[in-house]
Amino acid sequence: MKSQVLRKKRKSPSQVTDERRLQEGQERIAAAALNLFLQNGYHNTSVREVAQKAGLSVGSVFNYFTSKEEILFFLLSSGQVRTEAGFQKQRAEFERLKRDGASPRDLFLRAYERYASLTDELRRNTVLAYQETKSLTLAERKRFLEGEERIQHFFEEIIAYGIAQGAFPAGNIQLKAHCLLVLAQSWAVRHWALSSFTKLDEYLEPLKSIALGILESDAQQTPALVAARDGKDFTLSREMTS
Amino acid sequence: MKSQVLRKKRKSPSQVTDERRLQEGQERIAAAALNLFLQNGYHNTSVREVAQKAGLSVGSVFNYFTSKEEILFFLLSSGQVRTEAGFQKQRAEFERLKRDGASPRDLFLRAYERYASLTDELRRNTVLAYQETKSLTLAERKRFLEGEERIQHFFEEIIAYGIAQGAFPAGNIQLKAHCLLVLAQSWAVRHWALSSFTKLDEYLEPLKSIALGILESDAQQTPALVAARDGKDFTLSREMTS
DNA sequence: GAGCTTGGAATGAACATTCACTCAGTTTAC
DNA sequence: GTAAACTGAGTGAATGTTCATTCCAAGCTC
Repeated sequence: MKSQVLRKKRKSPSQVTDERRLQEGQERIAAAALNLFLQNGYHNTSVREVAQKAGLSVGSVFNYFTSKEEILFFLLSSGQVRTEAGFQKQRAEFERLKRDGASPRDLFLRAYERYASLTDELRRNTVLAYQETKSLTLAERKRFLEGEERIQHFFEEIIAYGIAQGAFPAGNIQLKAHCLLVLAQSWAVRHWALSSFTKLDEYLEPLKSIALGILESDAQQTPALVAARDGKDFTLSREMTS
Repeated sequence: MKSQVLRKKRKSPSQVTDERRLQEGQERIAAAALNLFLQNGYHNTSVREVAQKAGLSVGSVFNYFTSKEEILFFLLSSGQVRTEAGFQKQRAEFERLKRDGASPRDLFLRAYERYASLTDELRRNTVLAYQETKSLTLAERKRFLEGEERIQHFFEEIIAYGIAQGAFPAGNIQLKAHCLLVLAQSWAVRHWALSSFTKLDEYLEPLKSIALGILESDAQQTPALVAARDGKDFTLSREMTS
């Protein structure tokens, strides 16, 4: 049983001070760690192995990270940071295209493509995320899932816009956004079952028509559900700790 | 680096011999372990805790299982065994209904409902499976994924039958089966994002119409594509630099 | 340029802890 | 009485983390 408590407080006097060197070292160590974590899992990988793979000694690793867990968090959140950065741009484009009167269908496809190619780039991080969130601190985990939610909200917005424009039939928005995300992520998470697709594009093409099918399906809004959507923070954290 | 080696044969002289007692004990321990594994993860759960939760001493646990890992394997494969057992019945029913001339649509819906309710029952095992397969031996892992494949094949068969009957348009069968499974599993794996659905049925109803949409989509043709890429394109510039 | 100084970075043996697993002895059930 | 089942302190191996020491390149003095 772990002491899910206090973070960092780098106490060691011999830290790496040069900012540039620090970043490079972290990247190098993290890259080595990602390979090993994916191959053997976080807990079956020792810091010694990481150090060796990165071409460093054990001690040096702790000059760049204060703990093993910090390496994991670095990997997970750097993936997310990049996804969200991509989405910042995406959101801007979304608003612009909307003003230019692009069809909701095109708006959606554009965003979905972008999202899929992001998860493809970060495929390895995504898989790690699915497997190892349990190894994070509660606070870190929460922060992580909130990022995921933000992305889902973005798609819910797009769908809602399409419905308002009369381009898609009304339906359960939350459900549809969920399905869309899951299908995109499955390219990373269940990649072994998609062996016949060698490149993302091969998968993405047919996936897009499936996605459009989902948007156009009449998956009814179940009336009882709408109310339950507020108080999100509460339900989220409760679910996460169970 | 862990010893990904072969299982050891039960050497301890004091095993539980009575078959019935053995099974009951295993179930009891496994149930306790499942809770703990889900709450804290496999590696953060000690055998002591499992023993305590099951109301036994550490030593006794090792009378029922030869190793901690065996408990994990028991949990994962018992989930799968039950799924496959359910499918044996399902297959029989499938053949029978086919002979009786049921429509492919109904055949599919029946199987899909069955599968979804199985994953619901075994939701916890499924989640564990996603998170902890890495902790299994290579051989065990392989065996596990093969089971998953068999299930996917079953759905591929159903789809193929529907296409042969002219009920569904031709399309990428493997892809569609994959999507259907992923969406059903997401009820378990990404349950936190479906907070507004309290019971499987609420989720299953709209999911079924989405599923039918997938079957009826023409997932081979690429939908007419969209907006020109602007110069700021994120993925583009990345491609150019790498 | 040769020697000396300095301090950031690298090192890996040592430490402390955790944990899966064992086994000699005890309890339980018949 | 005895065999099956249970017990839990003990064991050894593995692991995350530390820190006293070493290394080395750049500066400084003469």
